[in-house]
Amino acid sequence: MNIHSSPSFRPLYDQIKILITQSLIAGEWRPGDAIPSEIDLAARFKVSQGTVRKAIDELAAENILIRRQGKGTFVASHSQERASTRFLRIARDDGVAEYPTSRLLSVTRERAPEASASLLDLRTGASIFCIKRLLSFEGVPRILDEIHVPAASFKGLDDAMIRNYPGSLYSFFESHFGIAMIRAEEHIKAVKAGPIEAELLHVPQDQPLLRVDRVAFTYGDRPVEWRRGLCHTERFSYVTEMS
Amino acid sequence: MNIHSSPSFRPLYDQIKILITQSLIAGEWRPGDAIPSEIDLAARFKVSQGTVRKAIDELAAENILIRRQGKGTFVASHSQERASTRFLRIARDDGVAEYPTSRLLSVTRERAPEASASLLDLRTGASIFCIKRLLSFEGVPRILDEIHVPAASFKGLDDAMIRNYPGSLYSFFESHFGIAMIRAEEHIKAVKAGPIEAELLHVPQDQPLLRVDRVAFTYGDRPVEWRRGLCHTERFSYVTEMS
DNA sequence: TAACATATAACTTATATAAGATATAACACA
DNA sequence: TGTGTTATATCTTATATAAGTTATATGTTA
Repeated sequence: MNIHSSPSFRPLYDQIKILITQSLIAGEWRPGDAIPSEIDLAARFKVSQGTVRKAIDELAAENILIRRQGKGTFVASHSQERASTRFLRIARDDGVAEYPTSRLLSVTRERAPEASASLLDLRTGASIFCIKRLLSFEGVPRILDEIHVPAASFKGLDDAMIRNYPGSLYSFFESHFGIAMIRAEEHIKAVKAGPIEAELLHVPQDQPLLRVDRVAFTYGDRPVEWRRGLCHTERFSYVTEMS
Repeated sequence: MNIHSSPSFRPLYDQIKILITQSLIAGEWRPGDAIPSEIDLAARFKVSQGTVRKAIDELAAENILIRRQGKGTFVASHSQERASTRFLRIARDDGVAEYPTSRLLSVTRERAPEASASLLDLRTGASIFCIKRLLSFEGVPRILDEIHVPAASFKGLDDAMIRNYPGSLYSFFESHFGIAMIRAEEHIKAVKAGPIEAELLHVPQDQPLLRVDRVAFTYGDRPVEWRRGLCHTERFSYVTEMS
């Protein structure tokens, strides 16, 4: 009988992964920061450089860290060029890259409905912020978003803060609330446009729309955002890959 | 100036990856087979075991190989339990796992239309097989598929062969034609059901449907299948994840 | 003896450490 | 401006141990 027989056995590199994740949760290193070098981390955790390397390899594969040869290893941030399209899967059919512009419709404080509350691990009725916005490509409205985040994690969020922020919403969440989105699950359906959506998206009622429901997670797989996007997919598609 | 400065420089493990892929293309190891052990491959390629290991690690991360501790490393196959849902992203909203049944509608030989030909690297008008089928969950039709594959790569394919085959279509392609699908790209839109789809899917005309266009690739990133699926997403969703 | 259980050996991948060479980037300094 | 230094990640090899799988040998028992 040795420690490896124990049911709670985890390889060293996995324990290092957890320790690094805990430092990310604690905010010791924030998005965009460089983390210590592999050798420094090895000394700190009392393991070999190779073991730290394997832990970082996996975190880099999950897009939580980013390695740059010669420079160091950095905490992934949504305030980076490459990140702009990381969670935006709607793209032009002709392949031309284009980033949408956002028109903020409303920011309200509400009681969480059952649907989003359960997915965010909140009690139904817990306080949330509800953000509504309209994304346009080439000035043409394409996506109507409704976004729910727990008020407790986003204290002080308001309309003006978002309106004045130049970058993406996730970049905003990072810089103002220290919450980095690292993973998301989406459920997609085809639905008919109702009267409100039809008007905002400039489409006839009953127009088929993509309904994209998302739950996004931060470090430690903690769900912190629910959103529903309604997308008019004329000349645009939701693009994904599998292997 | 050394070889590492050369523009064509590739790390050793990457070259090993290519060599392994070439053996897969050549059919030296077929889906389901065990490949030689890391030590044997290291001897064969005249590199260290660690380098072979890194190459296999990456191929395993791409779901091309599968490692099984104590047993060996195997070529991924669609004729495996775990593979059944690998390329099927439509799932019940309540999360209950369920595999659809298939009704084959037709298998015809046709001239490739421009759309699928260009995506499959064929001339427009090249000979293809066109497979139409209807997938049902709990006996309820949900997905209408139209599938194009190059006739040159699927010689002798016909109606009866598919009908008599017990497993999935990709499993069938593997066992009868030695073509393994390892990756796919999908473009998704919301569209209205036309008269034909409406009847087959038991929905009213103009019902919103998910239209999922796929190109699937085999070893060496060679495109070998185009398909269009029309999905009725009542109580079902297209599920995906991102990070 | 035949059937079954157990121990052992030989194989596999998985984990961990160490060491040296190379590529890339930033910076100091001539 | 350019050149060398330094610090970083990257690549490659080597070695050792751990752990999972399978076949075979060796018992033990009916």
